[in-house]
Amino acid sequence: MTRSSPPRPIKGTQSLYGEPAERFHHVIDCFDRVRRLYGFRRVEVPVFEATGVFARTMGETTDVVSKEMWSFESRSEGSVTLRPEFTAGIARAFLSEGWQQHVPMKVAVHGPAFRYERPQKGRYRQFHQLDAEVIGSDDPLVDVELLAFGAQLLEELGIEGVTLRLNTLGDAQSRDNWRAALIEHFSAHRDELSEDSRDRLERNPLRILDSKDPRDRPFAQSAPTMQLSSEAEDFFGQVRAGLDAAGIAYQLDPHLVRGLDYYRHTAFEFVTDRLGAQGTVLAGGRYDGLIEALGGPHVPAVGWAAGIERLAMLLDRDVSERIEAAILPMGEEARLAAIHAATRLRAEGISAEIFASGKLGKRMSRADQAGALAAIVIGEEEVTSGQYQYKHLASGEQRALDMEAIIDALVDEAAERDLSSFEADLGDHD
RNA sequence: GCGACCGUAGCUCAGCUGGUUAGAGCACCGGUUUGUGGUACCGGGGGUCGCGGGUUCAAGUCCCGUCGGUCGCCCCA
Repeated sequence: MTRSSPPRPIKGTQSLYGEPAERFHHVIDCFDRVRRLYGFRRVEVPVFEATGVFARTMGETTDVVSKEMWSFESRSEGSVTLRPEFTAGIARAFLSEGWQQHVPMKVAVHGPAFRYERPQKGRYRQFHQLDAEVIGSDDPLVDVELLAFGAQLLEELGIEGVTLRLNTLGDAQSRDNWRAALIEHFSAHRDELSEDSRDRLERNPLRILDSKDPRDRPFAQSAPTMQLSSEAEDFFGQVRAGLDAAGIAYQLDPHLVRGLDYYRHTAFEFVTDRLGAQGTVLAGGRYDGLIEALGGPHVPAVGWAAGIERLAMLLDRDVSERIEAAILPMGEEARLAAIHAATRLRAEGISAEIFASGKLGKRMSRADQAGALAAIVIGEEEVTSGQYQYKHLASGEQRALDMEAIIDALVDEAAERDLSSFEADLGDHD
């Protein structure tokens, strides 16, 4: 029989173990903690939807629909698409599940999302997002709260060197006028633009503003700026005043744009220079026109999303998990005593792992690698006496103690270690 | 979809202008120390040099193809 070659992972997917997996979940844990501070409720939506849910919200940008979505034919449902983001699915649920009754609705989710594109740094085909949305409010205070949520998340993760870029896209009227003015401006210099930008002039003229091509820069610099209506001006003013009141620093960036028509007012991105070409770490904005684009009523909304992998890459703090107690049973007699001891420790909230095989020295070093505070050695003598060898690994000190004393010692040790790592975290925030 | 670079041990990589038994560090296992870790010393297992073809007396090294990876462009909802 010929041996078949082992299966390969699908391009752009990843499997994590150990420290990388712990960083990944640290991001999620932190998100979930901060979410509660802001009163965002949990929500769950399907991993896939009818293709139309995503295609309709994409408007005319056919490149994305044809090239970037991960779609396939279902036996009974026609074309379905793995979610490329959360917003469209949440909006669909808002309409089909009767969630209008909960307005204004503050929700948060996290989970996998899929885009069929070429993987590169911080960009995968299956990736994972944190997502926060507020549906059904046109109050600029909500924009401020949402931004504050994002800012505090990054702060608590201890990610440094991130700046918030902020812009307004105005209301529908000022946006349309601006778009027309930009087309006029760039058309006048059509032949001097890069090939890509000539193409963008047809499909997505706003994108020329943040073109990387040096040939486009002079024209981007001299492009007309948006003339805001007084209402739009007022809205943006309230967002900025709110950010100041919340103590959140930002940089105005008039070139920060969104191609799709349903975006209004606030647009923002938290960016870092530490991730190469994929520097956006958390981004969002107000999408007052999206629910209408899905065939619903006019419902204003604002939200953001952040890539978990990117955030995990930026963590410089050590977040590896450490066990508290390592139990080392020597010989047949001790195995049941070890199970009993582990049960008691865990019932007290102390993490415990049994290392039952190998030489004692080997087990000691495994206990050490697992980050154990103490090793508990149980052999024949210990089983009969009920006095176990309790070895504090950092100091090397060893004593014979009964289970009660061991529990007391470990509770104290664990509390002390938790406190010192908490203080280390605080230190990172300076 | 386009471009550049890279594929050698489980991991990170060295291997100069082709030359005979393909190396190092880390990890793993064993010993110095039959029930005591982090350090040190000694030893050990492990490699179709991604795959296929070509050039050559000789290919890990050069050429072509192919598969895979990385980074960038496009796109970024």
